[in-house]
This record gives sequence, structure tokens and C-alpha cells, in this order.
Amino acid sequence: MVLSSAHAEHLEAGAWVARRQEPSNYWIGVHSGLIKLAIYNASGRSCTLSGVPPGGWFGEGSVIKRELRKYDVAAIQPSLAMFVPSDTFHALLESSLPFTGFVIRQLNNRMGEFIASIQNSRLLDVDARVAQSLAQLFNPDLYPDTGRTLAISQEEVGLLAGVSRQRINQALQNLEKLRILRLSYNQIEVLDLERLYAFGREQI
DNA sequence: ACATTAACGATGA
DNA sequence: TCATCGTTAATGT
Repeated sequence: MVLSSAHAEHLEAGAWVARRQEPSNYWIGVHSGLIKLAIYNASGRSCTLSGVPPGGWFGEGSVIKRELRKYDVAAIQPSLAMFVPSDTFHALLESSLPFTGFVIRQLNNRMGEFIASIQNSRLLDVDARVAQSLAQLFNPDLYPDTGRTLAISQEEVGLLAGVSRQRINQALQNLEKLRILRLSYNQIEVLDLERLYAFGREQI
């Protein structure tokens, strides 16, 4: 039933996936590429709320509440996304206990993610904040399909971590010197996920 | 101090 | 040819 009612879409880099204030008609999953949730103001400034790598799902909150979407959704990289209609989502929620469990875990993880973000922004120095922002993207619990490399520009890491691109560049080079990351053009490879997670945590 | 913006050239796809 | 990256200088808090 899910497969018959859902559809997939190829998205170009920079394409809008969904817009703020529109009805939340779909629960959306990322199969490949990278998508971000962000809010843009009239003057073009933006606040990136979260990056969603392969294996990630989002929008369940607004679908459950049947409310307008709270953020804009854009493809950072060329991506393949799955769109599950709201009605299908609700039907699954009522008929499948395993699905309900999945959604609860999803909401719980998302809550933990945002709590950690606030904590990180107030307690950690910039290098550690960058490390934690990246570690979130590579979280195997939330995003089981994400490998150890991700195509993302340093500019986007900056928007995600709330730090300027120039400062991100320094932080990433520091992490590369520690052999935690390997950097290449528009791509970040995690060499040591454990140390990436641990980086900065001793400060707390 | 330390981050940000602005600007520049170099380099990759 | 355009996006991305590495760096520096000026500016702000």
C-alpha cells in the first residue's frame, strides 16, 4: 500500500522540495543526496534547521498535526526523495504498530537532536560545534543509509552550524589534521566517527 | 580575543 | 564557466 501510493522525485541541487506555509501533504524521505530544512526571511537571510542525509525522514510532525509546513525544504545536492501522502501516513499510523514505533523513535530522536543543538550552541566552542553538527549528519541511528562520505560544501556546513564559511574552513582543516575527517572538493569523508562524536564533549 | 563580512585568486567539475 | 576552496584584511562585539 505504501509503495502504490508513494512516489519518488529526482531533485536538482538547489530545487525546492516543499515550502513553508504550504499544506503538509507528504511525509518525505531522502533516498540519496542531501536535503535541508531551513527558514528564509524576506531579505534572503536564512536559518538552516537541519540537514537530512540518505535514510532520513522529515515532516511527520506537521503531517500528524495536519498543519501548514513550518519550514522551507531545499535540495542541497542532486537528490532522490520519497513522498508518502498524508492519508497513507495516517493509515499506517493506525494500522501498524511497528510503523507507530518507528515514528515515535523518529520524533524522539528529532527532539534529542534539537536539544543537543541548543546545548552545543551555548556550551561549545566553534570547532566543537562544527564537529557536533557534522556528527549529527552521520548519525547511523537516524540516517542508516548514510555512508562515511557526504557531498556537501563548506558553505552549507556553515549554514548548518551557524558559523561563517571562513571559520568553518578553519574548523574542518583542524579536524582533518587530527585525522578525524578527510576533505575533498564538495565532499567530507569521516575517518573516525567515534572521535568526531567525542570531539568537544569533554567540555560539557 | 575571536568571529564576521568582504574581497581576491586558485582550483575543481 | 561557475562553484567551491583557502586566505587575508578590515570591521564589530
